[in-house]
Amino acid sequence: MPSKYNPQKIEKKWQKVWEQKKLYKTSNTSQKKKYYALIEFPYPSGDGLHVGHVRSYTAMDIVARKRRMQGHNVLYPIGWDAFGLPTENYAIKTGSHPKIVTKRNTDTFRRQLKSLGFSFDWSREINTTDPDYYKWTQWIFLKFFEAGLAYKARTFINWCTKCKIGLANEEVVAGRCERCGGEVVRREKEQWMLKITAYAEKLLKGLQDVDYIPEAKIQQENWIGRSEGATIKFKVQSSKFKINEEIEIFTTRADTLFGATYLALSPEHKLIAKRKMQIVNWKEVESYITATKKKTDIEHTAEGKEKTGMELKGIKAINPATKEEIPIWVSDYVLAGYGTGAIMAVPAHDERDFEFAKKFGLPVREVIQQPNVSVLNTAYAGEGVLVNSSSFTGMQSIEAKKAIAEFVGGKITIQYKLRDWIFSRQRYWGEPIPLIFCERCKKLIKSSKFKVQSSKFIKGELLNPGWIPIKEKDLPVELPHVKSYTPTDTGESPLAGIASWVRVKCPRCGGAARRETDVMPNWAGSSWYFLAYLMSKKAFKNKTSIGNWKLEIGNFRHFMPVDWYNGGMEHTVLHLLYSRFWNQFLHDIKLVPTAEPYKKRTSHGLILGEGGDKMSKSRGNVVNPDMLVREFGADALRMYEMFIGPFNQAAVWDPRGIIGTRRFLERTWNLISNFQKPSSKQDLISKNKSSNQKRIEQLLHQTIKKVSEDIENLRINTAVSSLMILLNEMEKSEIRNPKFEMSCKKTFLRLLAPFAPHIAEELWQKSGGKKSVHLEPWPKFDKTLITEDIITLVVQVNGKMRATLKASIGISQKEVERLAFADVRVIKALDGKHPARVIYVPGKLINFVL
RNA sequence: GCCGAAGUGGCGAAACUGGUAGACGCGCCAGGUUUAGGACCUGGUGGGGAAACCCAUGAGAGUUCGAAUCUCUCCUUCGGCACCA
Repeated sequence: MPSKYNPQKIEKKWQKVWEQKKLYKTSNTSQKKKYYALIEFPYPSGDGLHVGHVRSYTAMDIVARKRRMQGHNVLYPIGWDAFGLPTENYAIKTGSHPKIVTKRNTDTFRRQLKSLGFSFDWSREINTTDPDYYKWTQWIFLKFFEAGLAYKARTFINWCTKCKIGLANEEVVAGRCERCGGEVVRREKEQWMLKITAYAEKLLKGLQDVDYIPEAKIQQENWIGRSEGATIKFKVQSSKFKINEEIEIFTTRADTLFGATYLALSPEHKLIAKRKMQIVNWKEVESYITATKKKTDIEHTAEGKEKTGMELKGIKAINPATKEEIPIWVSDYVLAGYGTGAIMAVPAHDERDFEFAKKFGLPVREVIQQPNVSVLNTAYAGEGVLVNSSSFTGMQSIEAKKAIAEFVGGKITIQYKLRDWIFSRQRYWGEPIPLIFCERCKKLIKSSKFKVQSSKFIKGELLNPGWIPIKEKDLPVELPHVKSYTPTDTGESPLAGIASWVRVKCPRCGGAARRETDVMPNWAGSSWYFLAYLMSKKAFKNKTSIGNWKLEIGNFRHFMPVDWYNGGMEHTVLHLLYSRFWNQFLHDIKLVPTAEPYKKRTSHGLILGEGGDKMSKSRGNVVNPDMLVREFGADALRMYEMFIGPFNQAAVWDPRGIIGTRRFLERTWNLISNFQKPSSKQDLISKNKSSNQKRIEQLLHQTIKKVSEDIENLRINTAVSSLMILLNEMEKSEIRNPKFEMSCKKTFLRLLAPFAPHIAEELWQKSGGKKSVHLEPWPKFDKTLITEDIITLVVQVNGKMRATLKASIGISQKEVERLAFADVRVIKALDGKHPARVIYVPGKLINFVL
C-alpha cells in the first residue's frame, strides 16, 4: 500500500524533533568555519507574518542550510524589532498596554515562523523592547554622549502632523511621512541629535570594502552626497554705515567667480537679522521670511521651480574677483542646512540662478565658453574654457577652480548632503533617553570660576551644559507604566506628564533635576541587534558596564562581520546607514572587531497582491501564510516563493502558482517513499552502466552544479526549476540498477533539503538515513561526468538555423561539413550554391554564408 | 529634471562570456484512469500557413556570418533623489 504525502503531519513532527535535538543551535566556540547569515528582524505587527517575510527568510534559510551541510558553524538568528508607532497607536485605540500587544504579536509571529521550518537558532531570540535589551541600547547612546557625538539642538525639524512626531530627514519622503504619508511641516524644537555627519567620509569610504549590490551602494553614496568645492568670503558694505562684515559662501564652481552677479542667502541666514538696521526694506524682508517659514515641504515641492526672493536693500557685497558691487538677495531656493547657507549666484552657468536672474532682472555674465553657441535661453552648466575672467581667461575649468579660489583667498572644502540624525521622538513606545537635566550643574559649568580642565565632566556634558548621564549601574531607564500614551500637539512626549517619573535627583550633584522625556526613534534598537545575537544570556542579565560588554568581545570576534545580510531596498538609506554608523563608532572606541558590520548585502523584491498592488488590508489582497501552510504545506509554500520569479525583482502573487510546487513535492514523495532497499544480489547485476543510467548520472551532476551556483547567486527560481527537471527525468527513466537508483535519489534529497526541509528529512529517514539529512554533506559534482560526449551541433545557412546534427565531441570540421551537406534541409537552403564562407565554432555550430 | 533597473507567449518566467528564443511552472486543449470529482496520468500548446516555409524578444536604425543579448535614438513601466550651489 503506497503511502500518501501528508505535509501537515510530517512538518510538525520534524519541527519538534529538530527543536528537541537542537539541530540549529549555534556554538560560540566551534572550531568550524563560522558563517553568519542575517535577515532583517521583523516588526511584529498585528497583521501577522506577510508572505514577503517568507520570501526573504526562505532564501537565507536555504543559504544557511547549504552552508551547514558544507561544514560551517552557521548562525541564523531571529528576534523582534518591536518598538514603534503601529503598536502604540493600536494600544491607544484599544486601551491595552503596548507591552501586552507586543507579547501577543510576537507570539503569533513566532508560531508562524516555526510553522515554516526556518533553521533559526531560537535560543538567541531577542526583543528590542525588553528592558534587558534596551539597557544596552541606552548604554551605547551614552557612549555617543560621552564621545560628544550626541547633542541637543534647537533646530527646525520635520513634524508629522498625523503621527505627532518629529522625523529624521531620512524619514521624509517627498514632503510626507515615510510611515503614514501624513503632511510634514517644519517646526522649531529642541532635539537630541546624533552626529552622523562626523562619519560621512568613513561611511562613504567603507562602501569600497564591502560586497553590496550596486543599487545599495549608489543609494548610500547619493544620500551621503559628497562634493568638493571651495568656501569664499565676500565683503559686505552698507550705503549708510561703516560695517565690517563678510559672507562666506560654498561653491563647487570657483572657476565661474567672475560671473557671480549677486549673492543669495537662505531665509535662516544669521546675517539678515544681524544687519536689520542697515537693511532699508526690512519690513518687506521680514514678511518674506515669515512667509517662507510657514510653507510646508509639500508646498515647496509642489511649487517646483517658481522661485521667490527679496533683495536686501541698503547692503551690497563685493565680488572678490571683479571687485564689483553686487546685490544681496534672500531666497528660499538657498538651503540653510547645506554648505554655509549662502551662495554666489552665477546666472550664466547655473540653471537655478539663471531662472532667478531672469525673473528679477539681474545681470547674466558669461564666463565659460559655451560649446554649442545656439542655445541662449538657458544656462550652460558644463565645464570648459574661461572667458571674461581677467588673467584667468583661456584657462580650463578644472585648473581655474583651484587657481581662482586661491587668488581670492578661498579654502578648498568638502561638503556632504548628509545631515545629523534627529534622534528624539515625542512618543511613548520607545527607549527613554537616559539623561537627566540639572539646572545647578548647568550653572556650575557656565560659571566663570569653573575650570573645565580640572573637572570630571565628560565631553557630552560640556557640549550640553546641564545634561547628566544616568549611571551605568542604574540602567535601564525603564518606561514607566502609564494610562494614556496619547501624543500631544505641543510636541511633548506623553512621558512629560508623569511628574513622579520626571522628577529625580541629579546623579552628579544630588540636587533636584528632571528626566529627558523624549524617547529614541525606532531605528535605535535595530542599529546594533546583529551584535545582540552574539551576546550571552549573562550579558543581558548582568549590569551594563564596559567590563560586562568586554566579556562579549570574544563572541563578537568569533562571528563578526555578518557574512550575508539580506533585506529590503526600503532600508538602504535608513537602517543600513544607521547601523553601519553605530558599528563604525563602536569599532572606533574598540568595542567591536570590525568597522563594517556587513560583508555582503543583497535585497529581495516585494511580493505584490493579485493585480500588482501592494498587499494591504484595505485592498483586501493580503495572503495569509497560515492558510497556505495548512492547505499546501510549508515546503510547498517555501518552494513556490522561491520559484515565483527572480529573487531581486517584485513578484505578483498568483494563488494558483503554489499548486505547481505542491505537485512537484507529491511526485517526489511517490517516487522515493515506496522505494525498496537494494539487496546485495541486485548490486551484482549492474556492472555495466546502461545508457539510461549514464544520462541520469550526467543530469544529476549538472543539477548539483546548477543548484549550488544558483543558491550562491540568489537565482533560486532556476535552482528550483532544475530540481524539477531532474525529477521529471528520474521518473521517466527506467533504471535496472537499484543501488545506483538509491544513491541518485539520496543525492536528490540532499539537494532538496534546503528548499523543502521537512519532506527531505522524512524521505531521507525512510530511505535508511541515520542522521538528519540536514547534517549530511552537500553533494559535490564530478566535472568529468558533466561534459557530454555526444553533442548537438547547429547547422545554419546565412545565420538561420536549418538543421541539427548529433556528433561526438571531437568531430572535425570536414566531417561536420560532410554530414551537413548530406542533410535534406541544408541542401534545400543552399539551393545549389557554394558557400562563400564557412564559420565553424567547435562543439557549437557551423554557419554557411552564401 | 537627475540617478538606477527593467520591457520576451494567455500568465510567472528561462536563455552561461553574441550562437537552436520561450527551459521549468501556471493556465488552456485533447485523451485516459475513476461511481464521480481533480490539487491524478499521457500528449499537445508563440503567431500565420494545407505544407514547404514565413513572422516573432517595447519601436526604429546600426555593428556582425549570426543580436533578446552589443551601440545609438525614441517610447513605456518601476524604484531612488529632488532647488545640495
